[in-house]
Amino acid sequence: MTTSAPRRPRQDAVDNRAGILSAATAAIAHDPQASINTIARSAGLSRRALYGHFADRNALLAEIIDTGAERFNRIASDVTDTDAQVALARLTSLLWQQAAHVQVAASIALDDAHLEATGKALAPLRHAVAAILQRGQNDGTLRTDVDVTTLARLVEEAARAAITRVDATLPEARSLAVRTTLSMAGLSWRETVALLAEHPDILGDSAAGDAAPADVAPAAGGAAPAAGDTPAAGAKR
Amino acid sequence: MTTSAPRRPRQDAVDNRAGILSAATAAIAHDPQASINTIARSAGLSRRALYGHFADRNALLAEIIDTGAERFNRIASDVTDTDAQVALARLTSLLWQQAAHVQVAASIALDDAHLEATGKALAPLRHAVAAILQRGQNDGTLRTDVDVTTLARLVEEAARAAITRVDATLPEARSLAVRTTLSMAGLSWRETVALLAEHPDILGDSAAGDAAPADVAPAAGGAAPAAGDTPAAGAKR
DNA sequence: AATAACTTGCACATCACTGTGCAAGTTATT
DNA sequence: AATAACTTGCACAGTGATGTGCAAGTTATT
Repeated sequence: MTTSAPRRPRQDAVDNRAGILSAATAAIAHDPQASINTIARSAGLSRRALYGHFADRNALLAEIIDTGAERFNRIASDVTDTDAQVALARLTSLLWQQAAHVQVAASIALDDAHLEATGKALAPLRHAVAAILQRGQNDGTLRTDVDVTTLARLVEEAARAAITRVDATLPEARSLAVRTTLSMAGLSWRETVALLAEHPDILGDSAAGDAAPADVAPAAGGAAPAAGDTPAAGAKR
Repeated sequence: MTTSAPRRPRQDAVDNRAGILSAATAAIAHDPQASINTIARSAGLSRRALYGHFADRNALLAEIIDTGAERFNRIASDVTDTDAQVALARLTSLLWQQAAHVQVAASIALDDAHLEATGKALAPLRHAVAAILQRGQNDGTLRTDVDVTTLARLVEEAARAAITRVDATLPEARSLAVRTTLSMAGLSWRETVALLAEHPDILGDSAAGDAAPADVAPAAGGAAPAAGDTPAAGAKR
């Protein structure tokens, strides 16, 4: 008796699920309060279909946070520079590429309902940052007028602001994010400029990954183009 | 014929109105989504009574923004230091005292619905900041690796973060806010420490106002103490 | 003491959103 | 071509919030 092997998910369904995640990331980055309908529509699906992929809003948010945090944590573990200034700069530079994800993580992290979950998911990243800062304080390369905990928070906020609240299309956007973070860590602006001049690789085009990570929003319209109640183009079925 | 002069508002009503504004400021600083009911209850009034003082949610928010902005703008115009570094430091120091108002303004300013209104209300403050930054760039006392507009945004974000996302009860909180802002403006942390040492008045206890400004939340419980549907103590009738 | 001002509680209409059930249609996969 | 997987649209129930009308009570002011 050939016990019918439960057929694996259809390809279009897999794509649509991924599309929802992208769309949700983009939509929530733009408006943390984005409704399920808005998200589904901007992914080119009906609201009803979304519930076929995610049990509820929380499940969707949880997965967004998890995958986002995974990226961040992976990036953090990839930064191995012993020089704290360089490490912090490189970390910021790499995170800058994940602007939308940073935005979303920040939005969700501010929400009481998911504070716990985000805290856990982002723990490795935060640990890494704290370790870098501590190291810099120990060898005197970073500011010591603030305790590590507070400094970590300030640096995180500065990075978030520089990454998400500055026009990312500007050519100097990435460099700006890095300089901003270093400033918060205690360097003068001239020191940050000098540091980046000495380490041009930090702002490099970073063709040094493994697989090219499919980035945000391969779906249709950006986030919420006056979302009526009809699907945008892009749905596959 | 003694045309009955329309009796002036009762004193308790005036107090209650002020109480609502305080409560709303505190509540919204804690949670930008705070409901009308939550606000009213934390002011010791019923939801219904609130509508006797404010036409709708927007009217309430508008007044909060306006009074907050008025404080900020007044503060900004009071800062007359010619030295850009000192001016920026003093401005931050003074704004730090308005933590709850800064928090609220930031929250509301992020909301699309009130973006326009907040922008107009805060214009004078932003102009003042831009002027200070421009001055600093001209005489080389502030960073010149970022254009004024972007720098203004970054400084604003840094100040907001330092003022609202750091425990305000810490003794160094105020100093921290100032140092943070100066860091973002390009100074190294040692320079900020030196600057504050040279100008102890910046962190002074500021007994140098005119009338003591009635500050946030003379009402009852902080913001939302598991807001049921019954008034907290504090209502006057 | 009389009056107008104020507050309360309740009922009510409205809105936007969430989550689910189900029948009917479309499409990928075997 | 048959089948299971997927999507759609609609209906429906539930939640939580906003804003208003009104009668009854309480309180400041004259």
